[in-house]
Amino acid sequence: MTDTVSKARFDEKFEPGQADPRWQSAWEKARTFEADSNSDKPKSFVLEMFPYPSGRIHMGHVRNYTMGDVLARYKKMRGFEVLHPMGWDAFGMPAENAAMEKGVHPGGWTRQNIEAMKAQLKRIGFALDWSRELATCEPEYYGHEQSLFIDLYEAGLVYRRQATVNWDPVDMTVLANEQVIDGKGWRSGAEVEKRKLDQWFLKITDFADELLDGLGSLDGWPDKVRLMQENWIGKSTGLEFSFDVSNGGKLAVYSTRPDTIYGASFVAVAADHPIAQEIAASDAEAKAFCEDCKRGGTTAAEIEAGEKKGFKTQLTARHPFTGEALPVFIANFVLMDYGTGAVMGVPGHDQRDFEFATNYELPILRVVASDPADADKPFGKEAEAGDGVIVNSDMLNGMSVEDAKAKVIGRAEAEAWGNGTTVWRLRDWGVSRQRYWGTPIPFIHCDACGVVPVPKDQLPVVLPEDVDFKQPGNPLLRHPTWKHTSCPKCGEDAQRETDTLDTFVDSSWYFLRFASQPDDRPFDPEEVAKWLPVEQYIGGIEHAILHLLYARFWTRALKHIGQINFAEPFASLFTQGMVTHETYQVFVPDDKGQTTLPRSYMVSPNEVERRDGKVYEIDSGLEVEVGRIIKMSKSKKNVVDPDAILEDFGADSARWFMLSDSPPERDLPWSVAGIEGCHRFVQRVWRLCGAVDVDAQGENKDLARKTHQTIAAVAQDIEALSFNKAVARLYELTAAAEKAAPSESRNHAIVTLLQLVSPMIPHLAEEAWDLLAPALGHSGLIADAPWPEVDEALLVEDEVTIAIQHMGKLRDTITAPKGADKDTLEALALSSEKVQRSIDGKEIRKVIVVPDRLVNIVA
RNA sequence: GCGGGCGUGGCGGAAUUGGUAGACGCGCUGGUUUUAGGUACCAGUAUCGUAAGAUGUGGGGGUUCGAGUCCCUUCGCCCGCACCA
Repeated sequence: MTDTVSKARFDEKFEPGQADPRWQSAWEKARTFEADSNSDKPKSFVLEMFPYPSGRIHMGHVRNYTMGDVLARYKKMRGFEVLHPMGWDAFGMPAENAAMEKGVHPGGWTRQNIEAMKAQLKRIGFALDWSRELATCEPEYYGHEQSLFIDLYEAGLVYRRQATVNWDPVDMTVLANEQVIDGKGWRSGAEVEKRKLDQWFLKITDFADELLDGLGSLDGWPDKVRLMQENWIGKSTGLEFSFDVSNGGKLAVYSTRPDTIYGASFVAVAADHPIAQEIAASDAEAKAFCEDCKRGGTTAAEIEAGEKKGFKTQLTARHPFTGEALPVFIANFVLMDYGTGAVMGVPGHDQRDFEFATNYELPILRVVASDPADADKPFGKEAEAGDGVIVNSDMLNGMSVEDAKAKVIGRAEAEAWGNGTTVWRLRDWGVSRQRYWGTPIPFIHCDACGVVPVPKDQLPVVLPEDVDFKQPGNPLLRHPTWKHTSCPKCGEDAQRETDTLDTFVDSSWYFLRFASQPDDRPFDPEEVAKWLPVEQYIGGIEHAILHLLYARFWTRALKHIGQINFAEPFASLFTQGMVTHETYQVFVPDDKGQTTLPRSYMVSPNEVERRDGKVYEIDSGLEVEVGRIIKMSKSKKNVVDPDAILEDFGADSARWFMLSDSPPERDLPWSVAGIEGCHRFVQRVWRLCGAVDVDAQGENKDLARKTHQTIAAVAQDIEALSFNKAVARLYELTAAAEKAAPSESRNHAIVTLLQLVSPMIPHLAEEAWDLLAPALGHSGLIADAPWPEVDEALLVEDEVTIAIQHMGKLRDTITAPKGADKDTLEALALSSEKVQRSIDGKEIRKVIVVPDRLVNIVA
């Protein structure tokens, strides 16, 4: 190192407190990470799920955004024009809760949180294009959402209907199912009522088939997520048909096993089925049973482990083939909102029906057997739902299950008493929320004209600011003026819709708005086409179904109405693991010095210290029991605040920790020792940079080879998102460079290392790159530097280590030239003394040679 | 109950198509530098054994010249859905 000033700087410690803000503002000033839609470079859109502005960044965010950041920076180095934006999923309940609890305005609370969290993200040095920042709570965003909603309405994909909701009579609001605990509102504790309200729906079921089929094209998605969506969509095919009922009416049922129709021995309807309701109206016992079923819906059923119970009605249903009169039951295990709300009971071949038939002593008939000879084989303790051959079924006898299904459906259709049908588990998406802090649904109710969309030139429909949260209920509904307006069609007095949209709507198209942000429309299709689909989407597994399914639906819906030309928004999806931490529990000794279980409390990581392999609470000096490593949560007191870590160790150490050790899809246990180790590594790279010596001469082939192998391997690892492996390789190169004597190869190894670590620890990389510039002759930011070139010739070793086995057991290793032929390797192997000792004169029957790998002697 | 995933040192985890198990990190042990602590550096660290060697990827079995990897079986843990006809 000729530049003594720089040399001296590397002798001192790397100071993130100074370096981090310096480079963060250098990137900002140079607009290093602003994406140019008009660039000629190939495009890459790297996106992490945008956060809800709860107030503080947590470690999960840090991990999520660090992964995306490394990929974004890497892609930039590889010559891509990268779009890596950040925004805020800013509508939602917590803001209204804060308003009620603290008397603040949801908007003020949210915007303050955004500012605080933005500052935190900036301190971590993420390569984000802040010029495209958006918050879903701003009219500049939700106004365009209103416009898209109207487009979908006009395309027939939005409709209103009455739907049953969970109504909290105290808070005067609708509750999500998750907010109903033991039949009571989670906040008010009041008994929740079922109410029928007019609600807005999106026709996601129109796309059920497409959304299911589309999963097959999503190669870049985890199988787990695809499977979860498949189950959620829940396609099944079968026969829907009607029984003639003894009261002269018809009763429609749905079955996926029409092949077993000859095995039907009863018919069962749900407790809220019209037939059940009708009977309940005149029969007190039936009424009591139905109400019991409803109450038992959630908790009681679980307690009773799903015991199948029924109420036998006076009705019978006529079997379409045999003419037999089957008893009709009201049963607790039949659901009204699936299929037709009624089933034919085939006890032999359906486990629920089997249990029910056992309870009520109904016939259990065999109509499927593994072999025709087993036609009269009795059943064991459970139903046989598997495949086989049809028996005891008249015209179906001897057929396979598949053929019999087709035959029965064919006959039902020919004789016009039933139809082959597809039934979906997926329901239309209810998007109405009776809340303030969300996107106003842009419609107007007119007595004369009905429901009328707000004309687009009157968008956005802006939320009123002057609202109060002192009373329960929807502030929009009781606002003195906001809802009063005139009808766009007839001009008469009319009322605004006071429901707001589910916040999942906000997150169903934000990636389009990131790509293109015109003022006058939601996005520019041509600009969107340049960036979309998102090349890599990263987020938590908790969004596997809802967010990811809704975003897929919304994208398909926009394609359907011709606004975009692609169907799937996210080409690749990665679901990262959680950040976890040990838990600490202190057991308080009683007067006699005994510890008793109930007297215990949790303590946080910064309240404990380690001494002699044990853990103690600092304040009390009591020994702490180290509990399970679980997700960081306030209630378990095992949260580590990113700000404190940034303060103590700087952004680079924290980033390095997030990438080290655990594979990104698994949980990452946070530990003090771990972050300290990362900090040591950062300092180690810093010191190593001081070893650059421009006067050094000569080549170190081994180190050069290691350098080029590392370039190739780290690139591969980053592209596979295997950051933990990339980190391991960088440690290896660091160690190799440290050990090597000064040479040109070593200088190259060091500067290459700096480039390779720059996506991960960018502040140190910039600082060192800058200091080395005069000596090495480069210029500019390392963030703008290209990924190092690989010399393919150096990837190949010229000597390899060959394992020598005898009967598959390792006996010796030898060094041989790369590509040595089989005879040479065999001869080398047999010349090994250890191998000869192992063979001990036995006859050699066979020698297996795997070139460049091993020799196995069979003797 | 159904569906999916995972079991490798004290810990997190590596390991192309089956081909040297334990890379890399943490921790730990011993040593060097330092007035001390910390830092840094060197050596060691799967198990048993003084060694030669043997054993070893949750357990059992199989295929193979060769199995962490493939097959069967069994145990344990985690996640998702939950009476979906």
